[in-house]
Amino acid sequence: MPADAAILATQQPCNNCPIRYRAVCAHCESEELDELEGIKFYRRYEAGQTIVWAGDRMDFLASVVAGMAGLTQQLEDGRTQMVGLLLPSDFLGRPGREQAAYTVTATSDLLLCCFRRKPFEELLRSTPRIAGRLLEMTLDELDAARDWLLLLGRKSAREKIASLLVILARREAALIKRRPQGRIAVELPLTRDAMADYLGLTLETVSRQMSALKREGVIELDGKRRVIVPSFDRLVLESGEDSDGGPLS
Amino acid sequence: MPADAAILATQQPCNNCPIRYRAVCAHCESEELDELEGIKFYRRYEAGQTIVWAGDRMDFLASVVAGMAGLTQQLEDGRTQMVGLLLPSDFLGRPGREQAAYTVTATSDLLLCCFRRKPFEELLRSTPRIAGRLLEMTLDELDAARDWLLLLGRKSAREKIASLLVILARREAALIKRRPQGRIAVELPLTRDAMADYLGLTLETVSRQMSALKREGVIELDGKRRVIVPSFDRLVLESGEDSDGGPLS
DNA sequence: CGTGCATTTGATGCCACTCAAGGGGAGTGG
DNA sequence: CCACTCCCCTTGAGTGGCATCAAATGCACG
Repeated sequence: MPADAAILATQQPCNNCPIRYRAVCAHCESEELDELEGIKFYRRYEAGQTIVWAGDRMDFLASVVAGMAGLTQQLEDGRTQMVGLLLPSDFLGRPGREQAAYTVTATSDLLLCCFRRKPFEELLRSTPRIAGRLLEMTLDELDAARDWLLLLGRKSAREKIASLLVILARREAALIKRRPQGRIAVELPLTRDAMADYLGLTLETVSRQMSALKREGVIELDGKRRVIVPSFDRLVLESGEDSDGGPLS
Repeated sequence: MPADAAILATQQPCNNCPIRYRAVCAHCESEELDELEGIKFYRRYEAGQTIVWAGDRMDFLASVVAGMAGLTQQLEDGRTQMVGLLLPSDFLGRPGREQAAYTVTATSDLLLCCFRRKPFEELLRSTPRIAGRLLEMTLDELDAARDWLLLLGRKSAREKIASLLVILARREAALIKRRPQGRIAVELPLTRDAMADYLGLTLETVSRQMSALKREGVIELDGKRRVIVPSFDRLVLESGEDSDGGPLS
């Protein structure tokens, strides 16, 4: 664990937490929440910081409260693939396994709500509502990973970029229970390099395709890390998907 | 559901089931097993048959007892990506969701141990040992999907083929709690086309790379669907991985 | 105003795709 | 027993999309 990760005291009450109804605690009643409250603490990371290295012991589990992190895998010759995006409400860590399987890096400034491992695992055993929610979230993550398989295996560079923007827009909108539509802005809390790692491309190709999409009016750039999408439908079209994104869940 | 899927009566006892200690029922005590036994029935599919189409209602959940199936996703223009391999002991279907998210096809002759949805979901609520095992298996699947992301995003065609063979060899060996080593044989219950769908390649590329690996002595072919691997270590080397495959779990 | 980093843009090459033709084995029917 | 067919697989030639190598640009910060 990096020494410079700021550890904050437990002080934010769960009640007005921005991820209260989407995170692992979503289904909890107030007394279960009290138990969680007792074992939680906050940690803050800066963009670029590594939270754990693959293979390291990890003595806490956590929910992402704000910001973004990436799970990364590597081949020994250095080729890198991001294998998971952690956005607000996503869960970090695996109960029952102390060794981290992936390197986790903050791609933007990040706030985690952490739970000490042992007490959390105990809660998991005693609280079906938490265990059930975790299963639900894990199944959703599996679905997301499978969509990503389709992207990596079969989509063109252009479609990959468009798909990433669609996903980020949908996740951002989901937090406020809306569906993206019309003209929208999308935060891009990633460097071009991180985008490339996520999309299975090189950073040059990412840059070129971003330029192409901009040239053709599919997107507009507001700085490097903010994208304006004049027509969300057009973007979805470019992503190669037919579906409308399914239920709001 | 295809009309020609053979439905067999419940007759096989769970006790000497080949997947008794790896499937969703792995942790069950005998009385829990009795409950499962009461809601289970067997179904047999032939190679090539589709078990469910994406979007169809699915009124059962199941464990793969023998054979192999694939989860498949498609873009509207027909590009196809397999997003999951179901091998013996793997679980099929998602509790709490009746609509299948993916098309499921038997890639070889297949035997499923099916559970009616409603009673199974009830058991899941009342039996932490089953729910816990399902969470564990889902997390494992997520790990497998993430390894697959690395493969699709960053590996060469040659490495992809080698990786697939490594995975099949490991899964085959895991059923008998061994670790593949030295000279081994690997069953390949897939057409070249299905391999291509899984690896994000074309069938021509699969065929060419198989030929290349054969030419160079990494593999020998015994018919089209059986591969002899003279040196498993060599194969792992070709797959681009460094690791030894982790614990036997 | 210089330094450093992220990003963009350009030139070239290669790996895997596409299109096309041919081979081999299993099953069927004469 | 052989001819025919179908399906799966192999092999070949040519192309194109993305990677690689290289250099320039923009922007933040001291």
